[in-house]
Amino acid sequence: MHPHFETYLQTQTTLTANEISQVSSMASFRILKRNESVLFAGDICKHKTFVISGLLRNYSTSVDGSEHILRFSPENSWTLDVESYDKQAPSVINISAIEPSQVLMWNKTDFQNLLVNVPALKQLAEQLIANNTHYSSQRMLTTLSASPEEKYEDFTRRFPNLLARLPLRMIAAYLGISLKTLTRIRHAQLTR
Amino acid sequence: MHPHFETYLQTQTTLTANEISQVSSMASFRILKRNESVLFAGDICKHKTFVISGLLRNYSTSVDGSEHILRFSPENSWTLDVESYDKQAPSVINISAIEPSQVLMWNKTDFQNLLVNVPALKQLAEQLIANNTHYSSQRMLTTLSASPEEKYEDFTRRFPNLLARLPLRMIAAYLGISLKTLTRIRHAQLTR
DNA sequence: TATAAACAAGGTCATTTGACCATAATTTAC
DNA sequence: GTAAATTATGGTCAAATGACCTTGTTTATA
Repeated sequence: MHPHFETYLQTQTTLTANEISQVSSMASFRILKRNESVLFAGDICKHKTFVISGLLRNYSTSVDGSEHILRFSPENSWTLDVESYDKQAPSVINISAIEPSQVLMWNKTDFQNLLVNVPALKQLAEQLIANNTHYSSQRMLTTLSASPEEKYEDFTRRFPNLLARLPLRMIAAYLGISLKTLTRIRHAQLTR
Repeated sequence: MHPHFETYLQTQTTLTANEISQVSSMASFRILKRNESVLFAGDICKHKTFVISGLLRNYSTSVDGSEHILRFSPENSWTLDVESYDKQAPSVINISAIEPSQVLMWNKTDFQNLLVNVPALKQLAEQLIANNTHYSSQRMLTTLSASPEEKYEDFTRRFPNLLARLPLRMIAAYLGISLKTLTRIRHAQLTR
């Protein structure tokens, strides 16, 4: 049904072939153009999304128009606004495609049923939550303690595969520094 | 056995009296002096900790001696270094008492058994994880997008009960601003 | 209660950072 | 393939922030 996703489950989980097609069959497939959104601020996050290919971002826009990025979601990752999804309350963030992307989406009730019926899927979900928790505190610590240059170097080490796919302004919006500062850092690194 | 904690479970969960004493009986009680630690950076986090009374902080110290705070844990909250606990790997943070405190601690294997045997405890744990996840992204967004003054105001709104219990330098270390900036903000607010 | 330690606040100064603007290069979209 | 949009970079400047130091106050502890 969705061969890429089924391979993902095969390699990342212990789901049986039957369970895999059960999970896969509940998904709806969607193609996203560049800048197309799967969630708008103010709306309720009704789906979990798996990225087959492409690249998405979770971000919020301030009143002054500046953008701040909470997460990038490349191929083989999941995304949603977890607070809006959990509480079924309006979201404060947007989720949009940076590159043309292909995604699978499950609505909440379907996915909850799958979690109950497929214990190994629940295990995967818990593992993903744990990874996210671990990374969140690391990121918070870096954000609090590192200089802009250290933040950028940490980013390049952690996401080497994203570097060339992101405009610098989005890296800056993720690190919480200005584009000016980021270009200054890169300039300094060149002449070193 | 630990009446304060048992009341906490009674009011926050659906655990039966029998389950409550089961959970409670596996805890070890500990009294902490001010500045006493339950976890040192470099050590492995072997316990989950519930704070009966007092106030703890999770923090990391940089090479230059500066301190950055990841979380405060007042009475009726839980704390640990979740990454170190999950992976049983050396921690990068310290957990210490800001005030004289009383805590309960469970070691990992005991707590895992409780989670399996007491489904409502697992529910509580998942709820706490969800709360933590939600707050983490809100905090990250504030950290990325807010001015120092907005960060401080957000803190006062969110943790009014902690304000008077914390030295300003710790609030600054939590917000990622300097003590100087924080005192400037407070001074400006006075004369307004 | 006395002594030491921790803390808040203020002064000064250097510097990093961001805002604003212009330009050039690259990428996107039709 | 061409026009339009987005993007990266650099210049200039002002302002916010932090580093360092001192002082007075509060808090802990023995």
